[in-house]
Amino acid sequence: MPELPEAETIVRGLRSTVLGETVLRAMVLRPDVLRQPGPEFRARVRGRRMESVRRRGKNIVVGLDDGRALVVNLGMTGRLLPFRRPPRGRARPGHPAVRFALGGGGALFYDDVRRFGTVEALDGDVWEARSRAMGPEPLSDSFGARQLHEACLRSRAPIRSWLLDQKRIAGIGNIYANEALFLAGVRPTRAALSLSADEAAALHRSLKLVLERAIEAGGTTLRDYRDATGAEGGFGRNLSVYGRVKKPCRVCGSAIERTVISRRSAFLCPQCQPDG
DNA sequence: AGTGTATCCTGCAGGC
DNA sequence: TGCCTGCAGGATACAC
Repeated sequence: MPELPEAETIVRGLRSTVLGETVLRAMVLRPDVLRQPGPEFRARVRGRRMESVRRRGKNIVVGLDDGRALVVNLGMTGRLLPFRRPPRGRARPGHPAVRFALGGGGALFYDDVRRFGTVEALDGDVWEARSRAMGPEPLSDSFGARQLHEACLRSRAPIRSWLLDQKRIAGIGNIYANEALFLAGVRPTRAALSLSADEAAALHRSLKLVLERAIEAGGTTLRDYRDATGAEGGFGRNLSVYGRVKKPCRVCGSAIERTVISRRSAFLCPQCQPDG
């Protein structure tokens, strides 16, 4: 998806558009994006005011006025698109899955080409329990370098796979895992427990840096991602390795290589990210 | 217990 | 042009 910086950008956009609005009703066009019966979902959001918009990892969490939460995970191609007036013609989303009619006459669409994303209306305690099962927020002060190193020591998994596990750190996806590993000079195939304390500290710094810079740029658009205003993210031009196979490393000029870890692409500079 | 694999779904790019 | 293969910001139910 949309990883942490993209979710954060969308949350900020939703705060200035739909925050405080009331959901008149929800129309479920593609029930497979829900994880509960359609009638239950519709009943839980009907008439509710949206009191807060937050992010947890890659999840967008809209707090409702009865203590429940509307939780959206964008999967690979999900979008949350607010409109002041019901869109007509070309402005209409291409793959609408859920449409929320809003009190002010506007609408909020959940649009998703591949429908790997999910939309749920959860009791507050259910959401809290799920949130507690996720790892720390990488941009919070509670995420420390020493803690990262100690957690790594408990796993033989390749560090790239380790970073994608939401139970370990919340919000890291394939783009920023690869980018942070490049900045830290750590090869993505390295076993997590092989990282030295210095390497873990470098990775800790790199994760924060790349996520902060990506948020500043409004996220990364490869193809599908758009923010709440429909705009693309600007971080793509800052990518060091992701999607840059055979292109020169921006640091040393070596050709960037692509390999596969757990059926997903990993990108690396053979010079800047040495083996072992 | 912890890891890797296969699967969900659609669209697009590249090769022939 | 058209067909075919592979690939894509993710998560999860399985099998070892």
